[in-house]
Amino acid sequence: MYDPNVTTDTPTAGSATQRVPLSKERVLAGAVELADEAGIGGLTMRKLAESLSVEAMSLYYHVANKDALLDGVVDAIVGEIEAELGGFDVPEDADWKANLRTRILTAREVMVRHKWAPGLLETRTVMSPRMMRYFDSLAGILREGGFSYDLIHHIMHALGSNALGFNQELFKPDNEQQAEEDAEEMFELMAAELPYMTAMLMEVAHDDDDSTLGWCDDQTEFEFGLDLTLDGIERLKDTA
Amino acid sequence: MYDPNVTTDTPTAGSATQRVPLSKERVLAGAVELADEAGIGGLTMRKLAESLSVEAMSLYYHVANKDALLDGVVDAIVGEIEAELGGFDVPEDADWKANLRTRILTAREVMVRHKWAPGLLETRTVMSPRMMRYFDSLAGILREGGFSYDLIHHIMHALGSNALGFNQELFKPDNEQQAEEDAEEMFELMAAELPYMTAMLMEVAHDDDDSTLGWCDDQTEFEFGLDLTLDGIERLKDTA
DNA sequence: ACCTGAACACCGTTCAAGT
DNA sequence: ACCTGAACACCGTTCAAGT
Repeated sequence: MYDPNVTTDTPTAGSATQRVPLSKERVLAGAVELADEAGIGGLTMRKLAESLSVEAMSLYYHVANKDALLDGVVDAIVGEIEAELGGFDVPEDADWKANLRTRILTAREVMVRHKWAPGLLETRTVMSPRMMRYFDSLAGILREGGFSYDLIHHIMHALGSNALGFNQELFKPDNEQQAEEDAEEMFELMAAELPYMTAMLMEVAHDDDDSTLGWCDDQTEFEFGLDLTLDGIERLKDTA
Repeated sequence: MYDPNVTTDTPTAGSATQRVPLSKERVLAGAVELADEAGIGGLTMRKLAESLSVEAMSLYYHVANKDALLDGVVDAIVGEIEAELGGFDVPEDADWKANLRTRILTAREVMVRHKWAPGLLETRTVMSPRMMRYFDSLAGILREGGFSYDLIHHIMHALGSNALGFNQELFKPDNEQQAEEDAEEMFELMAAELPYMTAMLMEVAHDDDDSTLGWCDDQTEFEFGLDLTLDGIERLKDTA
């Protein structure tokens, strides 16, 4: 197993293993990696320390506390978006709709890579400078597209989490197994209590072979909602 | 202090205090009350037990574990929405837009009463029967309004958390004090790094006396976004 | 049927101490 | 400058036991 604390390329001395000192960057990168593997619930100070081959308390030299760690993790995620976009510069052309759309779908790619990220983002209360720059670039795209700042302000609120490439998928089981069971429970209740949902399920689910679930393609649904909002925004502009 | 475990109205016997036994309902009601007072982070099994004048382990007789408790709390919240609406029956008239709007704004009233509820809802992965009936009623309103089930399905996804009366207010500090400090930090970065946000702030915030914050009226912004979506839905129908 | 006490494994974090 | 060890307060939860 690769241990990042041990450098094998000690140039002169014999076999003396040498420590690569921790850094805030290495701590945050380790936290992202651990969350990818173990979920956000598996990201604890103690386990993170272990994954970095260090004692738990060493982390506190690089990070004030767990809250600061999580803020840093969010910032790292935004950093991935920035890298993917090649920076947050506002494009020259005035096609705000296409620019906004690709920017948001790029953010979504990062969210899909780190499925725990949306849930974490929702818990944060402060915005990092890098995240501010991301939102500034969204505002810039709209501004260069000819919107008033008053409208831009409302639009940013209306976009909500869509701005970062996810929407509130209420009650999405991460466990396919359990989802199946829940669906069967649901069917029992259905006929009498849930007439509309039953009818909807029967009509919509037919062309998907793997049973009742998997009938919602996340990406398709996200883009549907996003385009609905973008079209609404376009209309707003025409009106105003 | 009022202790719900002690009945003062013992009809016959002298002063023998008598226990009102716990019940799932009392546990859930206590949990909602505790969350209202102490936030969702303050809702622990041990503190909940204490607030009910009972030992922590007693709760496990009425509730399988904390996860089940939280599911029950969510169900109780949906119960408040149902009570507020006088049931989930789908209205007779076909004004889907007005019906959907008032239904969602009613749900929002409950969310505003329990500010921790949106955050909790986001963490749940299973839907209670009562919540299914809520969503069934939304589907019903749209169906009676003449939408195809295929469209209804997409619309429900697009509504996302709006369906329950909240949207993903990213990075909303609950602490006004800290918010003020953050805003000042932001200002320092602004001029150079955040040109569009700076401009937006200067233009939009002028008519609000209490400085830079408080310039976002949650209710107004929510209704703006909701109406944007509802208008988009209306257009979808006309097109299809 | 309903509640309790002691105990376990696991958290985040402080503080004084090591190199 | 960077890391550690022991200790504290707080979790959720099990299990056997009480009434």
